[in-house]
Amino acid sequence: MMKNEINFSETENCPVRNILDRFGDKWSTLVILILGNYDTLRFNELQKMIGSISQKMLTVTLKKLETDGLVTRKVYAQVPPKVEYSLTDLGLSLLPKLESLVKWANENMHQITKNRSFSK
Amino acid sequence: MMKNEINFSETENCPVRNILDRFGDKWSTLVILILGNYDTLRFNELQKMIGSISQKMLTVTLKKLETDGLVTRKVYAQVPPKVEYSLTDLGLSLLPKLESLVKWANENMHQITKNRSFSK
DNA sequence: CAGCATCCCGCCGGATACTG
DNA sequence: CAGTATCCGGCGGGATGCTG
Repeated sequence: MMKNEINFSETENCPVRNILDRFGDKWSTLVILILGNYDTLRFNELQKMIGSISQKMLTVTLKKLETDGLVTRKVYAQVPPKVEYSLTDLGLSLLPKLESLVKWANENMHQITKNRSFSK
Repeated sequence: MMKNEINFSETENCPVRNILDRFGDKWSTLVILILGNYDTLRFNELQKMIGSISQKMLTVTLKKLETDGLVTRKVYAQVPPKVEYSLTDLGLSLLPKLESLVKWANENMHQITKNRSFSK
């Protein structure tokens, strides 16, 4: 009955659960996707690009991504401050997987929207 | 500077944002992954497999996935009731993308955990 | 410019009890 | 067995105001 050997059991030490918990938040994946498309962006540029994100959440999101080693933060010692963000190699290795999801989303969003409207 | 033409602007009608919002919840992706590995499962089997999910959240999650047309629900008219869930073609088309993420998670979870511990 | 601090609301999701 | 119904706490995340 089982096709592949994937273990979904208890949360700790389960990479699947751990990753899903990590990127289950509202902004992480979006930030990675954008940084993947623009190589390097300043804090303000990122914020303008996303449009609807608050300063707080962008800060929090970037900090988490930096902690996980997916994003690098480069601070220029100048006034006014300038901080540049970009993906690390680890972040870059995740990018194609997320872009694959984006591709699927673009191709199938219409169908999903239709399904939703039918079930009303 | 921009590498690909991906539009991340305002939420409505943006497939990326829409999909991320949709699967940003705690359980959806996990249910799809499991159904993808077991073809067909009953409600109870799914719940035991996930382990930590409540009846409520499994119900809610399955209902959303059914509404979006990613999962089918087959009810057997018998007592006690028997309900079987499986992926639709649409759900199956999403599966490889998610499994690609799982593969990445398995390969890189260790590194991420290490990064996290270093930044304490 | 790039944040940090604080307040506070909404809602996700857990616990529990009840049905066909 | 496969759900509903309800109650409720936690926290994700928005709004606002303040700094180096």
